[in-house]
Amino acid sequence: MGPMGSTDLETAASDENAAAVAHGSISREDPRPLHRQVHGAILAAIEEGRLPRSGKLPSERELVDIFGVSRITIRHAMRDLVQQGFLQSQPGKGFYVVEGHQGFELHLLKSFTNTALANNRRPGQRLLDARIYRAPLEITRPLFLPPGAEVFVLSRLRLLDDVPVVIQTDWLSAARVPGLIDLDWTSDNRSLYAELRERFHIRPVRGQTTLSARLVTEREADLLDLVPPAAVLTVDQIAFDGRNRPVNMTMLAHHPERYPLTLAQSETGDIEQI
Amino acid sequence: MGPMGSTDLETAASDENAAAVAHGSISREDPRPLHRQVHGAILAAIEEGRLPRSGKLPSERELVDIFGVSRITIRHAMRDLVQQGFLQSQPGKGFYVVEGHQGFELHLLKSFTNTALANNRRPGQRLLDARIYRAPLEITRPLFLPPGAEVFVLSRLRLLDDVPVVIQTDWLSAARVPGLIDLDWTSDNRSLYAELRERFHIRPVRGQTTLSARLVTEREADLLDLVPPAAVLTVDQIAFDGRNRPVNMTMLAHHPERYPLTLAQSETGDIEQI
DNA sequence: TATTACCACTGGATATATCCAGTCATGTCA
DNA sequence: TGACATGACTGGATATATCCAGTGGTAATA
Repeated sequence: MGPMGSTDLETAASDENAAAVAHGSISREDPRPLHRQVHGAILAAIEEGRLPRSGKLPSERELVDIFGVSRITIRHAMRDLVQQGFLQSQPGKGFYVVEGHQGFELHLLKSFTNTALANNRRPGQRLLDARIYRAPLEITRPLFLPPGAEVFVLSRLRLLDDVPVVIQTDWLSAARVPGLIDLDWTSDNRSLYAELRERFHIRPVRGQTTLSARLVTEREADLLDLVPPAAVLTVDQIAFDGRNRPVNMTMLAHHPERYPLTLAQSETGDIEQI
Repeated sequence: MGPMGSTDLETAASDENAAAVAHGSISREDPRPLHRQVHGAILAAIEEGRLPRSGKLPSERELVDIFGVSRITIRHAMRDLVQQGFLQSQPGKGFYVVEGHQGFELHLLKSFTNTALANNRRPGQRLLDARIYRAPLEITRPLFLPPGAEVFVLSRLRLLDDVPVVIQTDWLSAARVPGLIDLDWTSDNRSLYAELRERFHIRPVRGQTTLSARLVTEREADLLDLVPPAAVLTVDQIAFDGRNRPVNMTMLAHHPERYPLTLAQSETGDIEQI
């Protein structure tokens, strides 16, 4: 309906956006929480371009009618979308689609494979190393493993549309993931996180990440088409499962131009004095 | 009181934690939202060590009694704390304090000054450049300014406990922040964001950030005590205010060892198929 | 003694209900 | 004509209420 003073044009646009959002509606049979379904529906509308750039979303109360859920559920979904940088809220006015939300999101805790597909890019990989060995303290300690414990190391060159973009090395407790080393890691769509989930029911839910930079090694430069001296963006992460046990340690070396990281931020109310 | 089977010891510990959290309670007179006050109270208890490492928090329903607010308000605060990496939730069990939540958080949208103080470090700065000039397109376009618009550029070497850690360069529309150039930017605790807020009532609420790496220039190497060839972590950000107008563009060059970025992550439910 | 059934408790999800402070078009009044 | 009051609408905050699926201790049972 829009505010009392709406012109016909504005009302029409509003209805159009409402239809765009409602597109793939939600279902009570779907095991996912309602707020996730709403989140997905709105995100799909944005990413498939059904909502115009800088478009205004239907109001929360309209969305309640469109989706047939309570306002709390709508707000939960909207809060996530704002937090992820897809939407922006303007109190008293409405929610607006944020433009220029592009680039490679920090894909930690998500698999490279997933992130690539979400960006409509074709993920690929080349196996560099896959073996089990007795790891040094720098590796075993962060994983809460006893000194000398056997560790499965998996090193891969990651490609996007056949272009090398990042070198990824993972360490996992060998005892916890038996048989993982026997898989065909040369396969283009073999995802470590998918295997962990499906074979071992291990799901990382939390991560501690450190971002920095360093010079490339000669081997890395060769793999990433860089000419030394050159810099790489490094991302080191330890992931934990729901029971707070370390799952894996990941070290990434990013090609600075081909695979920078982008990040959307929105304040949570923390910006205080001083 | 804790679960029916609690031992005396556990009950005592639980009561202790409850007392620790309740410490600086909340007030209806405080203009801040209740969930922010709860958030702050729990965060203070964690950071001041009143909650033991890996300590278990009182349950949501206990916190309802402790703070005298509804469960929704408690959950709102808890969700933020989980999202920020301070807490971890274990359904069926409770909330636990996350260990090893340290390092320099991504301080985008927050001032360097703030972040430093929050880490109990002494922030400092050395003015490198402060002038108004007609900026090239690479600067004016992201700020939605017409070509040839006058831009205020502020370049500073940032110090932590007198050690140079990052070079920060900011660009702002000169017309929007008249007089900003006349301030004494050599002062150690002069904060750009504080001045924006207090003098012009401008508050960035959203940011689009790109992280990458590159080689240091000679001048930067000199300022950061690096020896070329060396790499720096770069952080480029455009900040927007509540009305979606660009506020400033910031470019940071981080010393890779002295000022890496750390980031806590927790899944929001996005980790899906494939 | 080992196993199992029970049950209190936990976080998670959701509905319904107010109240508030902004925003903005409209229409009235000086 | 221009300033102003009105009122519909917005997101934000909060309270109270259920229901659910895990978790883990206790007590009954084999």
